[in-house]
Parts: sequence; structure tokens; C-alpha cells
Amino acid sequence: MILDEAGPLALGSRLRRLSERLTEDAASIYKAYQTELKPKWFPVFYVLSGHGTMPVTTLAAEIGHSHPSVSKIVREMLVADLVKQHSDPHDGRRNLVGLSAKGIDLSLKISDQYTDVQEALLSLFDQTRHNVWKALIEFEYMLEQQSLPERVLACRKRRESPQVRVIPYIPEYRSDFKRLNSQWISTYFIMEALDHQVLDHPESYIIDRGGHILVALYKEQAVGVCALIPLESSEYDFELAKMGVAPEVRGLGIGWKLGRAIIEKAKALGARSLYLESNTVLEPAIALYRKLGFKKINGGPSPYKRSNIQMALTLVSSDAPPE
Amino acid sequence: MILDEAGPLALGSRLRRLSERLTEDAASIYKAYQTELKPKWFPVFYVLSGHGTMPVTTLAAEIGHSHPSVSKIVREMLVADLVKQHSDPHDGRRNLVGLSAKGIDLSLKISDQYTDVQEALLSLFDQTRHNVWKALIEFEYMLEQQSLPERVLACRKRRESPQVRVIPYIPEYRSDFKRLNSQWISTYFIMEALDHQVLDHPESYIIDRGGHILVALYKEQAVGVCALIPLESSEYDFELAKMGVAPEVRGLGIGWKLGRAIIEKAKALGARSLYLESNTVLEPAIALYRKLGFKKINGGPSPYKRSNIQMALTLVSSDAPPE
DNA sequence: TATATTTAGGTACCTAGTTACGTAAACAGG
DNA sequence: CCTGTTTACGTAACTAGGTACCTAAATATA
Repeated sequence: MILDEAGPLALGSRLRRLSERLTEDAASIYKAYQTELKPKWFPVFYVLSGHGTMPVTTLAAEIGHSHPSVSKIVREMLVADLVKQHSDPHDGRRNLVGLSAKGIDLSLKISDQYTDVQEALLSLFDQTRHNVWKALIEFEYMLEQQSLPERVLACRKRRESPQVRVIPYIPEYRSDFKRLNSQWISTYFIMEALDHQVLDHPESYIIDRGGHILVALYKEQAVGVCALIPLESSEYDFELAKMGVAPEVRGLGIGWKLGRAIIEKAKALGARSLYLESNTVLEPAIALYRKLGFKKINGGPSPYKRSNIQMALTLVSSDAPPE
Repeated sequence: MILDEAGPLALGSRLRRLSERLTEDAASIYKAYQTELKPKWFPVFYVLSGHGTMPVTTLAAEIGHSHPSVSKIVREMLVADLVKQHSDPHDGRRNLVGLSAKGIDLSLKISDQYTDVQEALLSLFDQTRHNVWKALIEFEYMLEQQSLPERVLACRKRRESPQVRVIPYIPEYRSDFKRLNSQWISTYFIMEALDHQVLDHPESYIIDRGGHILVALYKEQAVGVCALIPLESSEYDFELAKMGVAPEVRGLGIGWKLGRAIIEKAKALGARSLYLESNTVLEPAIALYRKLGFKKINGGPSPYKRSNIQMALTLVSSDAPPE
């Protein structure tokens, strides 16, 4: 089978195949023991036989299915006369499900089958060098600690990090500056008049007024931008603004690199404090600002409608966040 | 989760849950890499990107799916313009499927993603005491050697074997003798007149003519029977006939115990050869007779219509099959 | 060479799960 | 106490696979 060459890349496919196989095997084992139980009923049956009566959603949580799935299974088992249900007298929404007399009878008769299956599996595990059962439990535990997408992203970051550079703005990047900002603005909000002015004329609105723009390059393409705008008549020296990272490279730490670089730039310019405005729907951005050392403040009114949170950073070189 | 108390009994459920989780994770990884590939397309895509063009059924075999599944996946990928198909000029039935230009392009761009996923998985495996990937491969290999139902049956056999006894027939078992034989006869054939006579009157047709019947008891219930009928004007001394085992206890070695006991009985009676008639559709029975030492012969005509195979066993005490 | 069998692969429908959504009961806040 | 929100859970529709069955082409056989 060519697919096997894919190795762990095909882990999902392999697991699916194996679980299907085991379901078939389970069906034939039930048949051999004359147990009138479908494999898909087993989780519900098992939980009910050990723990009496419970509502559908609790059952669903206890077996790790969605509640409609349990609802369907219960309906099928009702037809097979294995369970009975009645509504909870204390809570009319609840449908309490429990084993019927026939179900209890089956739960007693099935113990021999459990014993044999358990023994067969345990002796199978004993004959292997790598214990699947323990491996599965451990693997699920590891995924709980950090999900697979997170782990993969971490690998990508490590691999691609050297290909990311942060450089000062030159007019060549004007269209990128606009593109990378209008992308997120128009996704979550609507472009305001001031946006168009600043993004169309960064030189006159930012650079010429003593501000700075940094551009992040990935494989020599501009994928992130960030501006430092001097503030007048404010307790803060500069505003960190117009930060945007292309969606396809998010998660690679480009925002962090831009932020760190712009803070260094501010320090080099002698700034003692930075200010920024954002919106709480931009959760990853807020998290980044916090990680960069910004703290929430209550400042004055903003020229942008979308602003609903203001943050500030005091630049004392000794307590800068670690790289 | 209460279901976790079931331990390995819930192996199937656990595998299903994990494979569903990985499929979701895969989808989000594809999204992060802007790869326009559904997780379910991966097996087909992977095989095609490595091995050019191939017909649908070959693809199905290479990824371990049914051909309708591949047919559907190919249709979806066709809409996404990832594959192209054309019928084989040498064989009009075949639908040759290969990657399109866009598909080939994707197969080049996806290699970074493969690298990261592979690295993430391998480093995850390295951090565990029990390697899931190796465990899965080994587990599947073990199941190929002997299926789970077979292993469970073996456990059941070992557990229940002490509860099986073979005893000589007494008239109390007349109805069991009839029930256990008519069960298999009417399942595969139809009851003939001679069947009714022998099964209704075993004393006069078998015992009184010098024959013998043995009964297998399981938990004190009659679950198997077997008769030894003296043959006249034949080169064989006795016929082994009317062997029947209740379907719910098949696989526990009851047929073997009955067969061994009846052979011992024949030896004790001084027989030097046994004969039997059967039908090749009764595969487990034929296999049992062979295991007991019977060999196929070409004898004369049979009184039973259902007979299409005849077997014989020469009883030389020295070369009896081992217990 | 005609006919029977096998093979490739499409369509229809089944299965075991899901998400989305609606309704009614319970609960919480003014 | 009323009203808005949450919760329980049923129904509907979707998804990713499967089996059953059909047709047409290729192959084997009489």
C-alpha cells in the first residue's frame, strides 16, 4: 500500500482504518456471544450499567459524544427494550435514561464476554513491544497539553524564523503598507476617512512628522508592517499604530518581531512611553501587546470609532521584556 | 468520563474519538498553511503525487478505501481542479486519475507542511514513553496474524472448557438429540424421511443395533451430540453420524471433544475404521473431520440426498492424532 | 465465434457520527 | 414578577465512510 510510505503523516487515516476494523470485530464478538448489542450502543450501555439513571446530556459528556448522537442511540436501544426513560420530576427538560429489566439482565450476562475481551486484549498487549493502550492514553494526554496544530506551528516558526527580517520603510512598500492594514481593518471594521489618508500618504502623515514605519519581509515579500507616530500634547511620546501581519503568515512570531523592533526604535529615539489603541475583538493583537509589555489604561477620546481599548508601555530600558 | 473506566474494552471508541480529533486538527493545519486540501483528500493526493496516474480501483487499494469512496473524492478534487481524469486507451473501463497542473503545483508547495507535521509528530513521539506510531503498526500486525474475535474466542474456550463434559446418551436427551441435529439440517438442507425416523427413535435405530450416542454438556445443558452407527456389509466398521453442536457454543471445541470421544469409543469397541458422509458447504465440520484424522474417499451411494463427500478414518492406535 | 465470467467503476442508499437550529423549562437580574 | 439568558434535548440536514447493485468492457471458455 503506497499510502504506508507517508508514515506518521497518515496517522489519522491509519487510526480511522483501525477503529473501523475494531468496530467490525466488536460486532462479530457480540454475535458469537449472542449479545443483542450493537457496537455503537456499548458506551451508553456501559455507562448506564455502572451508574444507574442519568439525563441525555450527562450521558453524552460521559461517553464523549454529542448529545444528538446519544439521543439517537437511546431511541434505538428503546426499540430493543434495553433502556427506559422518564422525565425528571424536578426538571421537566431532563430525560432520565436507565437500563430496563432486560438491559439489567444483559448487563449481568455480559460480564463473561467482558472478561474474555479484556483478557484477549491484555495478552495481546503483553505480546507487543509497544503497548497501544498505554501509547494512546499518553498520546491523548500530550495532545491535551499542546494541540497538534500548535506543535506544527512551532516547528514552522522555528524553520521559517531565519527567513523573516524587519527593515525600515521605503516608499517602495507604500502599497504593501496599505494592503496589510486595510486587510484587517475591513475584515473586522470598516475603513474610516483617516485610515485612507494615513494609508495612502504614509510619508506625509507619519515619516515627515518624525514618525517611523518598519516592514517585515518573509522570503523577501512584505508580510507585516508597523508604525510609530509621534504624539503631541499627550503624556505619551509615541503611538504604536497601523500594525498589520498577512493572514497566511500569522503565528510565525512576525508581530512579535515587529513589536520588539518598533520598541527598540522608540528607545533609540529617546522615548520614555508608548501608547496604542485597539479593539478587544482583535484578541491575538491584544495578547501580543500584553506580551510586549503594554498595560491597559483609560485615556481620552480616540479619532477612530473602532477603538475600545487603550494601552501604554513605559520604556525603562532595565525592565524591558526578555527577547 | 465514566467510559474511561471501561479501559481497553472501549478501545474502539477511544480510537474513533482520537481519529476524529486528528482529522479536525489536520483541517486546521491545512488552513494555517493555506493548503486548499480537505483532510479526506490527503490519501488520494499523496498517492497521486508520488506515483503518477492510476485507475480508481488501484487508488482505492493503495489507500485502503472502497472504490466508491475514491470515486467520490476524485469527483470533489476534480471540482477543485486538483486532478484530471481520462479513460485508458487500452482498456475502456478504466478511469485514469492523475494530478492536474494545479495539483502538481500544490504537491510542490506542500512539502514544507509535510516537513513540519512530520517533525512535530516525531518529536511528540520522542517525548512519550510509549510510541503510538510503532504501537499502532505492531498492533495491526498482530491482528493480521490472528484477529481479535479469534483471540477472544480462544480466551472463552480456555475459560469454559472445564464446564464441558461428554457423557453417554440416556433417553432423557432424546429431544436434545433431535433438536441439535434438526437445527443444522434444516438450516442448510431439508429434513429427509430417514432423518425423522432416526432422530425420533434413536434407541431403536442406533442403540439397539449396537450403536452409541454421546452427549456434550455445557453448564449441565445438552449442547452437542454425536452418533456411532455400526455398518453392515461395508469395508468400514462404524459410521460417525448425526453430529450437531448448538450455534451459540460453536468455536469452544465441543465438536472436537465429541469427535475424540466417539473415536475412543469406537476403538474400545474394537473398530478398525470409521466412515462418514457430509456436505462440503459445512466447511467447519469438514475441517473438524480432517483435524480428527478423516480423509476424503470415494465410496458408494448414500441414503441421504445432502451427502456430497465421504470420509474415512483408519483406527491404528499408534498413529492417532494427538489430544 | 458466441457466450459466460470477471473486472472497472458509477449510482443509490445505508450508517455512525456531526453541527445547526428550534422549543420549552429553569434560572437570574432588574 | 416579568423578562432575558441559559440549559436540555429533539429534529433536520450534513459528512465521511461503507455495501449493494448495475452497466459496460475485457477476458476466458465452450
